[in-house]
Amino acid sequence: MSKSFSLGSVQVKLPPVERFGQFLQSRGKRITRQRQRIVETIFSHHDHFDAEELIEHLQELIAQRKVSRPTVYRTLGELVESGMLRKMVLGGRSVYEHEYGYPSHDHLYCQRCNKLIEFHSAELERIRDAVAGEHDFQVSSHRMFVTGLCAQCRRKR
Amino acid sequence: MSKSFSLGSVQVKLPPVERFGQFLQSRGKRITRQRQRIVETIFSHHDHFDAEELIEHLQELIAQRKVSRPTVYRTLGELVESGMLRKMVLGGRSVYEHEYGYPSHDHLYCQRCNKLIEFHSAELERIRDAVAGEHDFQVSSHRMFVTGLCAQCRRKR
DNA sequence: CTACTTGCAAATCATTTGCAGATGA
DNA sequence: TCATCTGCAAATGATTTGCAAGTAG
Repeated sequence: MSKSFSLGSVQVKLPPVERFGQFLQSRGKRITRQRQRIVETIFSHHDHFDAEELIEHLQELIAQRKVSRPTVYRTLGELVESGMLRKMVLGGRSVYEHEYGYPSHDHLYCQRCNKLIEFHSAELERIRDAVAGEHDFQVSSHRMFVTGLCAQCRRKR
Repeated sequence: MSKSFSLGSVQVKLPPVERFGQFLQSRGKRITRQRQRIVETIFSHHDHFDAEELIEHLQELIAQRKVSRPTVYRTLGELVESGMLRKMVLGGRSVYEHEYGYPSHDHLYCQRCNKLIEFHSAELERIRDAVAGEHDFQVSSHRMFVTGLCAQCRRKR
């Protein structure tokens, strides 16, 4: 029996915890309460976050020893491996964002207020593929990061 | 007397050490032998490098205590501030490349052999500006990073 | 002069690891 | 059962910092 399911002709995506479970099984890893709790917390709201912020959200569970700091780091790594989370480095710390269940996008980064604005451009991908083609390069993914000033910060100064 | 000079109508760029000297002066910082030696070493050949590799190149000077590890790090930071060096994070370590005296470009990164292939695309910048415009965002710079397999690695497997 | 710099040794600090006990399949 | 996990405490390792001595302007 397949783990994916559908309603009529509408493909329904698996909930993150399920999807991660598949990944774990495919690697001979185990589905543990800790990993489930961490994944649930991460995908309970769409946001960019770093390990420290995630750990804050898990405060209570950590206090009750239901989850520990090393396990959070270990699971973050597995989520990136699974392709469900995307990792980037901003000002020395690792920042994560949902890759699973969220459309691919790039960022405008305001260097004054540190805001991240998401955008998507099919044209950008077209050019990416054209350039890659010229180099006989096989694209797996890309990252476009534009630094500057957001609308608000431009006005303020 | 200006620090820039020209031959006929041809604008000649300042050598890196000079350019960095200007930057230092504009900040009330001092032009020291250490900073000069580090800048000379960095700009003596075009290449991507991390702090450790740079330190290897400075081996001799470090052994003679003409330059120290902390000063290398401090100077790298100043070079990035000055805009002469560009910093990126690759697999956990900071990698630097020349921004001064070298045309702007982006990268194709081979995830198998870790090769960095440079490319430039005016079209990419056009799209970048278009997207930024839609968000009333003022672009200061951008970084496009394409991950995948280079031509050689594609063939090998 | 004297404020900025440097080298040294020690400190940081996010992230990782060794291990013994716990647990999912 | 038993290989995989987890929490803990300790280790890492690249980068940073405090400080007394050195030096550019």
